[in-house]
Amino acid sequence: MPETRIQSRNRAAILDAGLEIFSRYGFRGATLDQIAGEAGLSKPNLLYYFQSKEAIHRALLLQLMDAWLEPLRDIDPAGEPLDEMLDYVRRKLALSRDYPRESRLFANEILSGAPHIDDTLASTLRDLVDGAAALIADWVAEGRLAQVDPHHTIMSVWALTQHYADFDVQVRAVLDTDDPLRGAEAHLTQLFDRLLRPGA
Amino acid sequence: MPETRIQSRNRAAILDAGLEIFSRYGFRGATLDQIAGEAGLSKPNLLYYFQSKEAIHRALLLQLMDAWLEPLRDIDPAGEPLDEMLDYVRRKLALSRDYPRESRLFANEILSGAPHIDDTLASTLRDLVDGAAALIADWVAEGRLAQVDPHHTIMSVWALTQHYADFDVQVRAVLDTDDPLRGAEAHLTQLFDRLLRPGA
DNA sequence: CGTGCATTTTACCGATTGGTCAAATCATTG
DNA sequence: CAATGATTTGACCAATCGGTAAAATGCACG
Repeated sequence: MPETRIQSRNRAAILDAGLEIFSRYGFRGATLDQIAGEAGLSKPNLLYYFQSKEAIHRALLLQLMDAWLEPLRDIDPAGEPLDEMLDYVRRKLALSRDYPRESRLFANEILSGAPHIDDTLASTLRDLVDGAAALIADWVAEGRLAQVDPHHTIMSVWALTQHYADFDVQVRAVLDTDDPLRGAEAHLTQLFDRLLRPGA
Repeated sequence: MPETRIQSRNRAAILDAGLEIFSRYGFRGATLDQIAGEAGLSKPNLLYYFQSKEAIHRALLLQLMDAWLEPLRDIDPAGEPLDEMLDYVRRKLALSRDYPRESRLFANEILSGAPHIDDTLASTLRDLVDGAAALIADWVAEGRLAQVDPHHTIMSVWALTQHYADFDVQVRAVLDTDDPLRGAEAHLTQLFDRLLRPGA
């Protein structure tokens, strides 16, 4: 039996509401009543579509991880190293701009010790990072990127791009601008260009 | 009436326990029972020393903000610009290394929209940042630092140093090392050196 | 129409939440 | 020692937590 219109609509509404609430208060801080209210449904109706609070959270985390790692997968080994890296930074920043709630959901999960991320997910993450790090190491060895630690470089991209989404409130308070992401792209491009551009 | 030995001991134990729990679960996710258990006191005994759950949280946030901004205050306008900036990065990273719970507490507060940080605190923060940014701008104008956006540069220091504390689990999973902070200092020094060192 | 299934609601459950209160205990000082 | 204030505890509260059961409703289709 395929999913009916009403099913997909409500499931989507619940996931969207869950994203809103979980990303703001974390798993433990979020309540089903809040999520139900945000979704415009009653609490028992929520639990008609998802077996438990954790099931909603798990579904969100799963669909997140895939999208989150996509920019890393899109680095082209055959491309021009510096361009590939700068494009990677821009793609990751775009993700932070377009999906700040997903970013905060992930941040909350990590902050609380990643209790809902199992070993499979963790090793997938590590394999992907190790692959990209190996690629960067090759580029460095060929002299097509400046000398850097590949793993720390990837971590830096994550730290900086994610910061603009996760610390939105802080960024706005300190920068006093309506669109902090605009200046961010120029700044981050400059930063990683100077870090990675091979010496003359 | 001065604070007795037993008072200061229990107050300290409560604040330490609160830091542990709040930093892991956020304000809403933390419970007084958890904090009481961690502090080795009964829940009513907690509330003998602090009026409410929020009072504990507020006390923690207050003592945190001061320590957190100290490295920024310690930048010496009379010093050598690049050295001052790199020292600032190292001081901030040391804070992340030595006080990861404070860092996570702050991150949790910002993630949930900073509901407990009032206007006074926010403007203090902004004034300090604006002051440091003005100093950096001067140094850039004098040609003693490379062309950068001062505000975004400060934000980058925060993002990178804080990341190593807040995302400890992720950092360890990806880097596979016991002491991720060791490599971090070398990497961040290199990164900010290349970003800020004035061109030849 | 009416039958059957999907959907929603009302009422409720035991456990836990932040917090209170008065009684009990402890420690200090005269 | 006695007394006095500081500290701690157990019992308890209303509200809220995640979740359940069953009845009520909506809806598609013969």
